[in-house]
This record gives sequence, C-alpha cells and structure tokens, in this order.
Amino acid sequence: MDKPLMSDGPVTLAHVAQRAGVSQMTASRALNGRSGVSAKTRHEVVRIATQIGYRVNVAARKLSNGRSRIIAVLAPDLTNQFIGELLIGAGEAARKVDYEMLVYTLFDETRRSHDEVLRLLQQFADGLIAILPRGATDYVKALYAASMPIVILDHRGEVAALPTIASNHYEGASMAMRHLLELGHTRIGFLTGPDEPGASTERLTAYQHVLAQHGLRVDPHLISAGDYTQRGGFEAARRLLGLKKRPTAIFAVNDMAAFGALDAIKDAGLSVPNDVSLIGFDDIPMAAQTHPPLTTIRQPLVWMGRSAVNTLLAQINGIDVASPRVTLPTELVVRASTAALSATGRVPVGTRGASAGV
Amino acid sequence: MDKPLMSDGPVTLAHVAQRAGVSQMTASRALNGRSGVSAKTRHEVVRIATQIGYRVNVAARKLSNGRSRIIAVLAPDLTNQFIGELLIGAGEAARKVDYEMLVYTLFDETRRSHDEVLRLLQQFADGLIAILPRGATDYVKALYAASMPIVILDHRGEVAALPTIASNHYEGASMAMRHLLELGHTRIGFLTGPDEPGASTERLTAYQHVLAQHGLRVDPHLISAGDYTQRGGFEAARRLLGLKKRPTAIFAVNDMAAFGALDAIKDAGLSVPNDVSLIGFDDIPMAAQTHPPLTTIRQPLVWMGRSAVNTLLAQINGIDVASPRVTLPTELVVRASTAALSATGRVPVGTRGASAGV
DNA sequence: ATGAAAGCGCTAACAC
DNA sequence: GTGTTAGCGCTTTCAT
Repeated sequence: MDKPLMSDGPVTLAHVAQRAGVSQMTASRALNGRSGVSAKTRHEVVRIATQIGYRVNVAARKLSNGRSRIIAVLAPDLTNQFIGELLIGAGEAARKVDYEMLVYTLFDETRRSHDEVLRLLQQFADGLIAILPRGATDYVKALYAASMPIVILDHRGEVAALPTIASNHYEGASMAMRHLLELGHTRIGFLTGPDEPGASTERLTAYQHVLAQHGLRVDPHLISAGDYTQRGGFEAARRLLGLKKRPTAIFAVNDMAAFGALDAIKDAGLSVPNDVSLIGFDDIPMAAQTHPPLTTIRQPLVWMGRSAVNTLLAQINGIDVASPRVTLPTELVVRASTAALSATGRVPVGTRGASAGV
Repeated sequence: MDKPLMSDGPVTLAHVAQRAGVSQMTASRALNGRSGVSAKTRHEVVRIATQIGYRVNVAARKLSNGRSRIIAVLAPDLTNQFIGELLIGAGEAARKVDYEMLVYTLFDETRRSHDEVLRLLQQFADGLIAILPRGATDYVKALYAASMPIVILDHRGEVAALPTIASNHYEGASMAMRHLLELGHTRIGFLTGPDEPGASTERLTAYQHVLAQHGLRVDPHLISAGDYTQRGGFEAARRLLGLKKRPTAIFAVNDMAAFGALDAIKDAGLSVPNDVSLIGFDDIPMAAQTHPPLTTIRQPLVWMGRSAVNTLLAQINGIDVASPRVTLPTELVVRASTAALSATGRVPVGTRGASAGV
C-alpha cells in the first residue's frame, strides 16, 4: 500500500511525518516552505508527500492558523455574462498563486441576513470579493462591520472607504459618443439603465457632456428609459424609432439593452448600421456573436476580476495598498454595428441635417 | 458588552455554554436539536445563543464530525444562463433546508487535476453536485473514485452508476417537432449542436424519428451543423436559408443557436414567424426577451437544480435513493416565433407543397 | 439529563 | 534544525 489513496481515509500530515521519520512540525515546515529545515529533510518530506498524495486539509488549517488559501466571491446573480467574466478573471488570478476561489450566490427567496452570510464566508475564506446587487447600500454597511479583508468589485457609487475595483464609465461613454460623432452622427439616442447613482447615470452624464461639448443640443426625447435588460432596450429603442425625427445612431447603456435595440431596429424594417448605428457598453462575449457584431465599449472584465484578487491578496498579506480605489480603462471596440452617417444614404454628405426625419 | 459582535473574536460555543451555565456539550446538544437536554435548558441555551449572535464554525464542525452543511457545485462555466438557472434551483433548495451552497468553477487555463479539485471540495463540503463540461469522460472517472456523495446534474450520456438528474431531451424535441408539424410545416430545418453523444444528438434523433413517423423524408440538406452558440446558429441558419427550397420552419438545438438563427432570418429580409417559424430548446430567460419572443422547449432548469440537491441530501443522510437516475419532463412553451404555415402567405392553404421554394 | 475527556488535522510558540 | 506542547471550535464517546 504505497498510495493510501481512497483506502483508509485521507492522507494526513501525520502519515507524511511518520513515513519521513520526522515530526509533524518538521513536515509542516518543509511543505510550507518555512525556514528551519535542512534542505535534505525538506526534499525528502516533499518527495514523500507527493508520493502518497498528501494535501493539506483546509478546514484544519483554517481552524489552526486562520488561513485556508481560499477566497470567497459574493455574487448577486449567476445568469449573466458580465459577472461570469468577472469571475473568470478572479478565479484564474487566484489559482495562479495557489489560492482557490469559491462563489457564494445571493438569492432573493432564501433570506439570510447579510451578517450571517459574511460570517459564514469568513469561516472558511481568507478574504472576500463582493460584487454587490444594485442598490444594496445595506450590504455595504455589513461589509464595513465584517472583520475580514474585502474588496468591492464593480461598485455602484455609494462605496466609500472599502477598496474598490471598477472601470471608467464616464470615459468609456465619452469614447462611444466621440466615435459616433466622428462618424458624422448628430442625432444620437441614448438608452438608459436604472435611474440611480452608478454606472448607468455616469454613462448618461457623459452622453450629455460630450454632446454639449460639441455644441449639440441635448434633446430629452432622445433619451429613452430602459433598465439594462434586452426587453427594456427593445422598448426604449422602439420609442426612439417612432420619433418624427428618429436618431441616426443609438448608444445603449449596456450590451444587453443594445441587443434589444438591435431587435427593435430590424423589426422596424431598418438596417444596422446602414439606417441606424448602434453601440453598446461592456463587451460581454455575446456582443461579438450578434449579427452584425456589436460595436461597443469594452470594460476589462477579466482584468477587473484579476485586479480584485490582487488587491485582496495584498490586504490578506498585510501589504498596505497604496490606493484602495482602482479604476481601469475602457476601450472602444469597433465592430460592424456602427458606420459613417454618409453611408446611410439617407443624408448625403454635405447636406447633413437638411433632410432628416422619417 | 451584551453582544460581543465583532469585538473580541467570534462568538464560540464556549461563550454560549458559559453564559448559560452549562457544559459545551449540553449547549451543543441543545443547539443541534439532539435529545438528552431538558426543555428548559434547551430553551435557555437557544435564547442566549441568539442573543449573543452565536453561529457554529463550519470549519470546526467539519473537522470534528465531518459535516459542514455545505454542498459544493462543480460548474464548467459561469457565463451562461443555462447553468445560472440550474444553480438558482440548487441554491434555493439547499438554503431552504439550512444548507449552504458554494460554487467551484473550472477554468481551462489553471490546471488542477480532477483529483485535486475533488479532494478540496470534500474537505469543506458534505456532498457534490457536478455539472460536467462536455466530453469530460475523465472527470467521471475521478468522480467514481471520490469518496463523497455525488450527483451529476445535466449529464451527457456517458455517466453510468452515479446518480444523475436530467430532462427528457428526446421527448422535448419530439414535442417541438409535433408543434411545427401541427402548424402545417413539413420542410423543417434542424440546427445541430456538437456531434457527440449527449443532448444534442438525442434531439437530432427525435427530429429524424418524428419526421419519419409522419411519413416525411429526412432531408440531409435540412440538417445544418452548429455548435450550441449564437454564432454557430447564425451560420447554420444562413446555410439553410440559402437553400433552393428553404425550410419554412427551423428547429434549433438550443436557444442560443436559435438567437443566431433569428439574426440570420431577419438578416435575409425575412420575418419570424411570417416567413420562417423558429423554435429553440432550453427556455433560458433570454428566450422570452427577444423579438419576437422565442417559442421553445422548456427544460425545468430550476427544478433540476432543486432535484439534484434533494437527491444529494438523501445520499448524505444515508437514505438509499430508490432510483439514482431522475429524468424530468420538458414542456412546450409557445411564444411568438412560430406560426401556422398558412399564415406565411407564401403557401396558400390547400396548395401546400405546390409552390414551395424561393 | 448532564459533564469530562479525547480527538478531528493542522500550526504557533516554545523548547532543546 | 528539530521536537514537544497546546489549542483552534466542535462533537464523539464514555462516564455520572
């Protein structure tokens, strides 16, 4: 029985120590790369551990010294690609440095107090990455009270002293607008998200500012209320298309809304980008899969997740993070849903503005 | 200091016992609803525990008696709604019976051996629900070897003796075909998924069988290869639409592929359902958000997740599960992407088949 | 009905 | 450089 694999219970440190003819402590030190072990002993211990398939017991380690090398992620929803991408970045970063990542999901129906959840997570994880649901100001309070390293990922405004990772919504939205403007569009519709402080309103603000900066009037009729969903984007876009003077371009607050808008535009018998240019925000994987593929503003989701892990790890290891607020850059991804106004054929170059309308 | 909340370390059982003036064991018994405690004592212990905010330490409990009341879910991917819905069902079911659910995600890049992952999960969880990536036969082997309660959710064929939860793909696909047939369609295209044993091929088989059962020829040209993705569905549908005699209805192997087909149909200047009827499979949330909303076959994803938890819990509690293989029923969800052939206007009633073709 | 002792697997602290 | 002891928070077993 050289490999007591699944034979008689899991392989423990005691087994390793015994085989190596050393004490548990020496074995522990050797395996954890601590000093105070001769190179020869260390090598032997490691060899044996590998041979018999030893793996530390995280529960025991957590109980003993408070460290499990596990980080927990609190996620509000697992049915959207946005969060999925964030998780990919976090997970890969964690595993790269020999940590594990576990995801805890929030559900509406099963009531757990915030405090309860955080305590559970603290019992097995060394730190927490929190992706908060919209408008969860109460959760933020619980986060403050928790005595555990925490990083907030993709925050929604209200967060104060906790380290946060986010991307630059204002800048991203500005880029989107400049892109459209450069293509010659001046009647640009905006599909909003929820009307509360956060990414959605930051993007709307940029929309208004850039328009103003270019000496263009911000027409309230061109701002159509949506809610981050495809259905919401569809309805909001449809309203815009029903306008006497419909926009020649639409900027959707996020990709999902843009997908809805795409449906609405095609449904109206119009073509993207020939009749209407469309730009989204986020660059979730699906954005590259529509037809035409969506021009959008990329949030570096994977990078954000990675960054959250690194910030968290710094905290866990007691390294004082210089700036607890990381803002990552966005990027314009030009695909096929936007085109120059002149290409629409509806408004010949040089006549711009003269013959607009349905 | 009545509530030693975050003051000096977490509240332990010892604190509760001390306050109640009983031994730890009595406190433990009282809190766990075990016998051997007088009603009065029990009540008092519970009162105090609640008051000072006691919560068992899962790491300690796991170490002590092997039970954490946590179930782990192994998920191959967190960027798709299908899995998200499965997880909702599982999570809610678990929390309803006072278990917690934690999700462990697989990533391509960070190599962990299957064995390694399972051992980690076993160290903190009481059981595992495995949602396997496609073609992961090697994972199944590791699952067999693992000494922990396991349930496979949404299996892909090859699974043998392990308990599994799945829905009836063959029946669902048959329903889809019958629906189309009842609407008068006879030229029905099929958008396939990956060509390997599993849901995709089961659905294809049903497509072929039902056609044959109705005395219709299975035209290989109407079977177009896709891959479960939107892009794949788009390309596959486009090929179908380019046929001399294009189908009047398309059955997509899953909803994502149907979304791609929707794009392709609209792109060809055709209308759904007026020119082409379209039906998907799965009924992920997005299916209700497209325009037109997608007719599809619902897999009871939430129910499947719930069922997996219940089956797992039975195993954990040593109850011998009668049938370790649960197959849940699918359901036809008629929305707006399918319509009677006569309504297409291309083939007048009574003349069916006479003037088909582009 | 209640309690004391021992131990789950590990590591911090202190020996030697 | 290595070993011993104690203890993390809990529950088992075996008293009483």
